[in-house]
Amino acid sequence: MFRTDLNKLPDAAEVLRAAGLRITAPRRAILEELAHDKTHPTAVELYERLLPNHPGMAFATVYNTLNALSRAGYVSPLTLGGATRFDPITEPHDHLVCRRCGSIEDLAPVASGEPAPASVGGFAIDRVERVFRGVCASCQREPDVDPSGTR
Amino acid sequence: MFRTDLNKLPDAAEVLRAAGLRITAPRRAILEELAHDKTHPTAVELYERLLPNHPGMAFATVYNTLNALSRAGYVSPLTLGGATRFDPITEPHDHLVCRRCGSIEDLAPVASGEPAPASVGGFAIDRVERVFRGVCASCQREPDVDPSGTR
DNA sequence: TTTTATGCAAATTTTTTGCATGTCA
DNA sequence: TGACATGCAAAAAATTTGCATAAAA
Repeated sequence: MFRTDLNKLPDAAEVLRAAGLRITAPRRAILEELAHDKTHPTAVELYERLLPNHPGMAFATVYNTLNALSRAGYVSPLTLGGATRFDPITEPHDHLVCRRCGSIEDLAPVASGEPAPASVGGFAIDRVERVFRGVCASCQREPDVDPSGTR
Repeated sequence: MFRTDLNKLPDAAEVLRAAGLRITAPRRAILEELAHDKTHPTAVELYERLLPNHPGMAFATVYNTLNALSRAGYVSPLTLGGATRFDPITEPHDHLVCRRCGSIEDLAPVASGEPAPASVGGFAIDRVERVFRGVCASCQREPDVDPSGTR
């Protein structure tokens, strides 16, 4: 899902084909919207963004498409608390989550010292997800709020 | 939340006191049930386990108590997909999640080579969560199912 | 023309809140 | 007492499914 040139966006049709899914207008729209979105939107958020330009599109279609793409490995679901978010980048990378504002940033394929173990006591590991939680630069500048730690 | 001797279970009352919460019978029961549970139960699961011995207990109480304890840092919420699960262990440790059966195993404070970065581009990191996904030993013995990758 | 997807609606599941009453400190 | 928690109920949010029609292969 990377791109080096605006004229060479990953072709939605190709992704769908590779995923073994039929190429339809709604799916292309969903995939393209997600590819341009850096905020790791939820299914509902994506749906709301698409609706204005795609009257009649059903939420179930967005939902089903995201799930199908996730299962096929062409989109990564992020479960960080709250509704499931979707990441168009499938290459392994970590995430920074701000506990104040909830913003999510991609963290470049961390120059991780240790390679993830491939197996632990018979458990075959094929994927590692890391979530770094803390406070983003922007929120650190804000005056302290709600010391109760709520949220 | 560790214990080296069964006679020295972490005292629920002490935990509640430390968390700044009032000590009540329902909360003690919730905390004790969770402390003994190795399955990382959801709020609903915990509630169902408690109900038989605590008639009249309200789900909202379980739910609110778990959230209060989470905010205070005496219980760790796990968002691995599906409903939020709760882990009585607050010491940092990783999790192994089987994509076949959904089982969750604690992974001893991994002898992680690199220490988690404390800061990345102004983002102050204070917590790292790692999820290792794969197939558990037990499921590897099962005949292959659903090659579509669903789930 | 056979299979799969869409739109629409409804059902589930999960999370959250309001409020009167009861309890802890 | 006064603040906080419980139980009960209902609401809100998020996820999932059924089905008739429409479109893709």
